[in-house]
Amino acid sequence: MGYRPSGLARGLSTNRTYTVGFLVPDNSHHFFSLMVRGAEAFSSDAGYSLLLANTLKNQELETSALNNLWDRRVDGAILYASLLSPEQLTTYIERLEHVVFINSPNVPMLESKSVSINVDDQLGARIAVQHFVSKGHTQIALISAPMISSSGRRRLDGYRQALSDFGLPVDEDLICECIPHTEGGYNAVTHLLQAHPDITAILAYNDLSAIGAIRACEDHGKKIPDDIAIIGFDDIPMASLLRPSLSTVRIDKQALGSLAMETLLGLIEGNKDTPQIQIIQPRLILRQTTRS
Amino acid sequence: MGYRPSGLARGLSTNRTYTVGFLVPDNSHHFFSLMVRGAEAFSSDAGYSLLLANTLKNQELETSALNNLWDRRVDGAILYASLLSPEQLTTYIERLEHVVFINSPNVPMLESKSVSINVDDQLGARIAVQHFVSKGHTQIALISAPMISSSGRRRLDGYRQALSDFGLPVDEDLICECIPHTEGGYNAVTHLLQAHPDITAILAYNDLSAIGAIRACEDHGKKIPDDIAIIGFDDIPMASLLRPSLSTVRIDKQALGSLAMETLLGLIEGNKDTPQIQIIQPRLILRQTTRS
DNA sequence: GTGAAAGCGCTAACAT
DNA sequence: ATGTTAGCGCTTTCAC
Repeated sequence: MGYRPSGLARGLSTNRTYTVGFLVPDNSHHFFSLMVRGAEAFSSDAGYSLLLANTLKNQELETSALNNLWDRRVDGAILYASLLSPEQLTTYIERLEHVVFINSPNVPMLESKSVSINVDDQLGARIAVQHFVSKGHTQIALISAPMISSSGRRRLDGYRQALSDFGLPVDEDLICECIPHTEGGYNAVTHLLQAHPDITAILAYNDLSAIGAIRACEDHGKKIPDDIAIIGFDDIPMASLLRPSLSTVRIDKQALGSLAMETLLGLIEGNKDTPQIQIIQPRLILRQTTRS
Repeated sequence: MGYRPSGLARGLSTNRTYTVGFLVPDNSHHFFSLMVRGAEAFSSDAGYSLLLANTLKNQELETSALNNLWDRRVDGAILYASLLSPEQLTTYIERLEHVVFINSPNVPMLESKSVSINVDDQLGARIAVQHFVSKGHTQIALISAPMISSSGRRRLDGYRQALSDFGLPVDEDLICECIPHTEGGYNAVTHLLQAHPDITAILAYNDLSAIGAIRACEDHGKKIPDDIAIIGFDDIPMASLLRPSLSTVRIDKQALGSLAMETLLGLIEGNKDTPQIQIIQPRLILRQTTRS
C-alpha cells in the first residue's frame, strides 16, 4: 500500500523517536567501524535507528554533535571517549535522556540514565606480560603510546603491575614511547635494540606499532619468534594475514558495540537491573610472533 | 541557555528533517567505512545528520531500511549497491524524495530526484593491464571474482578489452574465478602456476586475493616482482604496509562518499545543474609488487 | 511591524 | 467498542 505513519508526528506526540546517536572519534578506523557495526545490528533489530557522527577527538565537534542529537530528541546516545567535563556531560545526560559511555574517563553516572562501559586495558597488558613470563622471558620491552592516550596509560600500568606481580624489575629503559603507527614502532624498537640487545620480548601499544616492531627486528637480524617474541593490541585484520602472523590482545569490538547498544536500549526501556559500570575483558590471541 | 527548538516539530511543519540516510552493505568493511566517513564529514558540515544502516546484501534488510527512512521522512538517501528492482526503486525514490545511487546497476533516474554514481571498474582493470603491457608482460593472468559480482564482471571486461586493445590474445585459461579472499587468491594462483608456469603478471580482483596471490608465488619459488608482478584492487591499509608492498588500483573512497553526499544535498536543495550520471575514475598506485 | 491562530500527522485522553 | 478532541512544538499565514 502507499501509506506509512510519520515517525516525526509520532515522535512529537509520544516523546519517543526510536532513534539513538552514536558518537565515535572516527568511524573509518577499524576499531570503531566494527563497534558501530555491532551497535547498528542490535539497534536495527530492536527497531531503533542509528545517527552516526564523528567527533575527531575534537571538543567542539563533540559538543555540536551532542546539541544536534538533542535537537533531534533522540532517545539516547552512546559516546566513545568523550572529551567533555563531568559538568557538561551531566547536562547532556539530562538532555539526551540516556547515555552510555565507552572508554570515557570520570563520567557522571546518574541512576538509570547513564552507564559506563570500559575496556580493561590493564588486564590486557597483564595477560600479555604473563604469557611472556610463562615462556621464560625476563627482558620484556614495552612500546608505549604518548601519555595523552588514556588507554596507553592503562596499558603501561598493566605492564608495570604484571612485572611487579611476577617479581621482575621494571626497567624504565625498556619502556619506549612512540607514535602508535608502523614507523613509530619501527623507530622505537630500533632504538631499544641498539641500547638493549638482550631484549627477548616486546609488548606493543597496538598492532600497527607491533608491525613496525617486527620490521625493526627483522632488520636487526633477529628471528621472530625465536630471538624475539612480539605481542600487539587490537587484532586488526592485517594481524592474522601477516607473515609472521601477529599475536595480539584482542578486544571484541563488535560485541562491545552490541553490548553498549543493548545497555542503552535497556536504559531507554526502563530496565532497572542495568549495572552502572561494565568491564570488558580483552583476550590474548596467540599466533606466529610468539612461541608456542 | 537551556532551550533548543525541537527538530521534530520543525520537521513536521516544514517537511524538512535535515536528515539523510546512507545504506551500505556493511559499514565495517574498510571500503564502506571510508565512504561513510567522507559522506558524514560533508553532511555534518552542511547541517545534515546521517542515519546509517547496513543492508548486508540482503533484499529484505534493504527494504526495511528504506521503509524506515521513509517513516522518518528523511530528505534523501544514498544507496550503495542496491538490490531492488527498478520498479521498487522508482517508488522509493518518490517516497524518499531524493536518492543517490552508488554502484547500483540499472537504476531509474528521475529528473532532479535521483543520480547514479559509478566507479569505472573497467578503466581500473585497463590501466592495470596497460601497465603490465608497458613493462613487456604478455602472459597476464586474472584472478576474477564470482560472476555474481557486478564489479567483478566489469573488471573482467576491462581486462579483456585492454588485452584486445594491445593486440594480445585473451587466453581463457589465464582467467581464474575465486572467492575474493586471501585463501581464494592463494588457491587460484596455485592452480594457475601449475598449469601455466610462464605467467609473469597477475591482476587480482581485490587486494585480499592479491595477498593470497603473493603468498602462492612465494611458495612456488617465484620472486616478486622479478618473476611475477602483481596488481590488486582497492588499496586497503595493509597494501602499503605489506612486504612487498602491494601495487593496486585505488578508488578514493572518501572522495566518493563525499561526492555522493554533495550530490544528494545538491538535489535536496534544488540544484538544477546536477549531472544524472557521474563516473569515478580509479588510479593506479605502484608499489613493490610491480617493477619500476 | 507584532501577535494570534491554523495546521503539520500523529497519540492519548476523553466522551458517546 | 467506536468516535471525537486536545495537544505535542514548531512554521506560516492572516489579521491587526
